[in-house]
Amino acid sequence: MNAFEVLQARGLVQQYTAKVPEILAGETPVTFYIGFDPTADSLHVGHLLPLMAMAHLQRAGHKPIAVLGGGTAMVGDPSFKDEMRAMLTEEQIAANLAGIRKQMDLVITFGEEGADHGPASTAGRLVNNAEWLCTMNYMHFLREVARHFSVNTMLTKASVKLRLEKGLSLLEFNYQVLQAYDFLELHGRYGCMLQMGGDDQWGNIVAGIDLIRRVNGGEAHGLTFPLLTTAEGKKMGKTAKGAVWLSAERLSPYEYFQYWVNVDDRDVGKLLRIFTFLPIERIEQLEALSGADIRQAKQVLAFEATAIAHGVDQAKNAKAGAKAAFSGGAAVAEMPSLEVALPALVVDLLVQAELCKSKGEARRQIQQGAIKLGSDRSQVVGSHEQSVSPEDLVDGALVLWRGKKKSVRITQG
RNA sequence: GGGGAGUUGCCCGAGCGGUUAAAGGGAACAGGCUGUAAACCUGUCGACUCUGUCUACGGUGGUUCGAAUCCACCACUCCCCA
Repeated sequence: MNAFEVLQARGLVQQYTAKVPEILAGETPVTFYIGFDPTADSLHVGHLLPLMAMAHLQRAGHKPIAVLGGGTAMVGDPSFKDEMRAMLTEEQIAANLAGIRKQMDLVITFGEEGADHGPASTAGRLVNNAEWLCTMNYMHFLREVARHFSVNTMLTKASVKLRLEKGLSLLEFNYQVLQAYDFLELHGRYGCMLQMGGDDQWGNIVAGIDLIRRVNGGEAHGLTFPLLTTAEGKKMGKTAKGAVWLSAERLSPYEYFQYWVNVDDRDVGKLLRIFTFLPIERIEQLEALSGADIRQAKQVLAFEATAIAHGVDQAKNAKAGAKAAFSGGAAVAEMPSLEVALPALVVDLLVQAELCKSKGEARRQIQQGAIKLGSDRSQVVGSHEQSVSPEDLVDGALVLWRGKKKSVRITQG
C-alpha cells in the first residue's frame, strides 16, 4: 500500500485536491504540514487523529512539519464557530506550546536541533508560526499578501456563513488569510507542498493553495480528515467531564484506558484503524468479533491507545488495574487509589475520592443502592450514616464503588 | 438615531404576584436487563450541619404581608426601520 492508500484504509481521508493521491504515492518525499492551536497545555483525543495521519505519512517516507499556531492563536479561528473565541494571552500561549511539544514526540520523530534536514531525511520539524506572523509589518502584509485576497470570495466561504449572521470582527476575518500565509511561508522555507487538517479547515487550506499559486505560481495541495463522531452522533473525545486529555496530569492513564474500553460497539473498528498502528488484517479480525467478544477488541484498542499516549508500561498498569477492578480480583495497587484518615463516613469518602461531587449526591447514590464496598462489590452501603474504620481494610486497602464502573482503592493515610 | 423582542437551573424551554428549588424535553448519574456495549424500563438530577435550613430565575434598587413574576435604572443579546 502506498501512503495515500494507507490513509484511506485507516479512514483518515475526507476531501483532497486532485493530485494528492499521485504525489503521496510517488517515490519523492513530500513535505507536508498540519497546524495545531495551542489553546491548552495538553492535546486531547481530537488532536490525536491528525497526529496519527502525520505519523503514517512519516513512516511512509514523507516529511512532516507540525506548526504550532502561536501566532494564529492570538487571532482565533472563526471557522464554523458560532461565537468568538476567548483570546489567549501571550504567556498562556507560550506555556501551552511547551506542553504540546512533549506530546507530539509520542508519535512523531522530530529531528534534533540543527539536524540534517536534507532531501533524504524524514525527520519532522516543529515550528511556531509566531516566528513569522508576529514580526510582520502591516503595510508589507497588505501589499504583498492581502492584495491577493478577494473579499468577495472570502465572504462566500461556508465556514464564515454562521458568523456573517451573528457578527464577525475584522480580527477573526483575518484568520484565513493568516493561515494561507503560513502555507506560503512554509512552501517558501521548506518546500512544503501539502497541508492537511480537519474538514473544517478545508476553506483555510484552499485559501493557502490559491495564495501560493498567485504569489509565485507554485503548486500546492490539500487534504482533510473526516470529523470524528461517535455512533451516537456526538463529537469524539468529549465526555461529560470534558475533553479526553492526553496529559497524565489531566487524565490518568487508567481513566484514559477506561475511556477506550467504554466506547460504543459500533465504533470499535473505526477507532482501531484511526488510533492504533495495528495492521489492517489484525483489525479486521478484531472487528469480526461479535456479541460479548467485542470486549476483547475494546481491550486491544484501549491498550494500544494508552500505549501511544502514555507508553507501554503505563498501558500495562492501566490494564492490570482494570482487570483487578472488573474481574473481582484483589485491590491491586494499579487501581486509582486514595489515602484517607479513618474512620470516616462513607459519604465523605465518596466526595474525597471524587466519585461524587457533593455530599448530597453521595447520599442520593447511597439511597439508590449504588455504593458498594469490597473488591467484589459484595457489601452494599445501606445508610448514609455508615462509616469505614481501619478494621474494615483487607490487606491495608478497601475498594469503594460507585455503580459498577467507577471505583477507588482506599488506604489508611 | 427610531421601534420591537429578550436575558430562567449543565443545555433547550415553560412560568408572568402566593400551592415554585421552579412544568416539559435533552444531557448526565444510578438501578433493572446485559457484555465495563447499545436499546429499553424505573429512579435521581442546587447546596448543606438533610423530615429542616440556606442560596437561586442578567445586575442594582424599589412596590408588596409575599416577586422569577410588578416598577425604575444599568448591562448584554437579537429583530425591524433610518
